Amino acid sequence: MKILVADDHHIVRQGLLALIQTASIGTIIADVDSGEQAWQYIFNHEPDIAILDITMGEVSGLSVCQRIKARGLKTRVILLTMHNDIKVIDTALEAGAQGYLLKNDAFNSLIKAIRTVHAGRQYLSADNQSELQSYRTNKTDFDLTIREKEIIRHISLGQTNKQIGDTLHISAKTVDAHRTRVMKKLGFNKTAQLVRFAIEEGLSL
Amino acid sequence: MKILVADDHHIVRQGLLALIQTASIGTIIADVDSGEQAWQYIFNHEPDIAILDITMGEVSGLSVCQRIKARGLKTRVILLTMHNDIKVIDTALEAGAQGYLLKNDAFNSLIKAIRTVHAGRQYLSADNQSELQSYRTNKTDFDLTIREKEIIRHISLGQTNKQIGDTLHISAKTVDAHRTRVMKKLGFNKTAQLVRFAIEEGLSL
DNA sequence: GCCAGTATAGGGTAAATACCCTATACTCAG
DNA sequence: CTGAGTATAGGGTATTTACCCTATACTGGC
Repeated sequence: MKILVADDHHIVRQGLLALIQTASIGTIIADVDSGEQAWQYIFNHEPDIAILDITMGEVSGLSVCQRIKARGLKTRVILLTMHNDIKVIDTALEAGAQGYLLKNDAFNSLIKAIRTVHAGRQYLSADNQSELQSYRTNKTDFDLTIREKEIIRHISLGQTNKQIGDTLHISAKTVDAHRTRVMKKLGFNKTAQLVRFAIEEGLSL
Repeated sequence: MKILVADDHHIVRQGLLALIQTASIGTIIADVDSGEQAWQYIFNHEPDIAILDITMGEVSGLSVCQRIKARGLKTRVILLTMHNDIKVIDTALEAGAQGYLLKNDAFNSLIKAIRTVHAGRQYLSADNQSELQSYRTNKTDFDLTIREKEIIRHISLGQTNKQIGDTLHISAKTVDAHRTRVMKKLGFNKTAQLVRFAIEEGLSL
C-alpha cells in the first residue's frame, strides 16, 4: 500500500510518518508540505491513500480532494483536520473524501482509518455518522456547485479574483463569473455577505 | 533529562513522543492531553522540560506556564503552537516560556529547541528574533475605538461606505477614513479579512 | 495650554468589485 | 439527440474599495 502524507505542519507530518512506519501498514512514497505538491505527486504516482490536511495555505486538502475526484484517480483520500464541525465534514465528503479524521483522535484511529478506506469503505472520525445523517436530512441546500464553494472559500480567505485565478489555474474572469453566479443564487451583492455566509456554513477553510 | 509533553491532539502528541524517542534526547516521564493534567504533573515531579501546546481546551499551555513561573519551579517551558503570530509569541515569552516552537517547523527544530532550552538559553522558532525586536519596539496598540468597531460591524453586515454614512449621518468619506485606519491597525487590505475578523471577534451583530 | 488621539470630511488615483453581455466546450438526463 | 447545467473566458461599464494626502474641530490628560 502506498501512502502520501501532506501537512504543512512539519511536526504533525513527521509524527504521522513515524506512526505509519511503526504500524508497518504501508510504504510511504512521499510526504509534502503543500496542497500543490500533494496534487503533483498524486497526479503523477496515484498512491493508494492520500492523507491530506484540510488547511494548507494556498491549495487546501479539500481542493486536492476535488481534483482527484474530478480526474477520476484511484487515490482514496483521508482528510485530516482539527475541527469537529459537521458542516465541514459534509463539505469534505461532498468533495470526495473517503475518510475524515480529527487530529485529536487517538493514533489508533489513523491506522483504522487507513485500513478502512483502503478496503473501499468510508471512515468517519468519532461517531459522526448519525449526526451527519440528521444534518443532511434537514440542511438547506443552496444549490452551490463544488467549484462555486471552492471559489467562496478562497474569497472568504481574503484572496482577490486574480489571486484565486492564479492558484486554481483559471482566469480571473472565470473566478468573477463564478462569483457573480453565486451572488445571484444567494441574493447577495457584496463580498462581505459572501464571507459571512462562508464562515457560518463552514465553507471557509 | 526528563520531559513532559502536553497536547490535546493525540496524533501530534504521539508524533512528538516518537520523535523525541528516536532522537534519544531524554526520558519522557509523561504525556498528557490537558493543561490541568500537565500542571499536576509538573507540580509533583518538576521535569526538566515541559513541551506544552498553547491551545488546550480549559487550561491553556500559557496558563500552565504562568503557574510555573509564579511557583518558581525549575521546569523550563517550550510552548508549541500552529500560529506564527508575533503577538502570541510576545505573550508567551511574557508568560515565562523559554522556548516557542511552531508545529510546521522541521522536527529537527524540536530537538534543537529542547537542547537549547535545557542549556538555559532561549529558543525561538524560525527567525522570529528580529521580528520580535521590531514588534516590541514599535508595538502598535491594535485597540479599536467604539466608532471603529461600529463601522466594522456595518461593513461585516454587507453595507457600503455610502450606506453606512447614511445610517450614521456622516459622509461616506469619513466611513472610508475609519475603514482605512482599521485596516492599517489590523494589517489587512481586504474587506473579506475585516469581515472574518469581525465575526471571529464577535463584533458582528 | 498644549499635545495626542479621535472624528469629521474633502481631493485624488489605482485597484477590485459587481454585473451586464456573448461564446465555447463538456457532461448528464430525458 | 437535445437541452439544461456547469466551467471556462473574453468585452465592457459603473460602483466600490483601498489608500494616499490635507484639514478642521473636539476631547482628555499632563
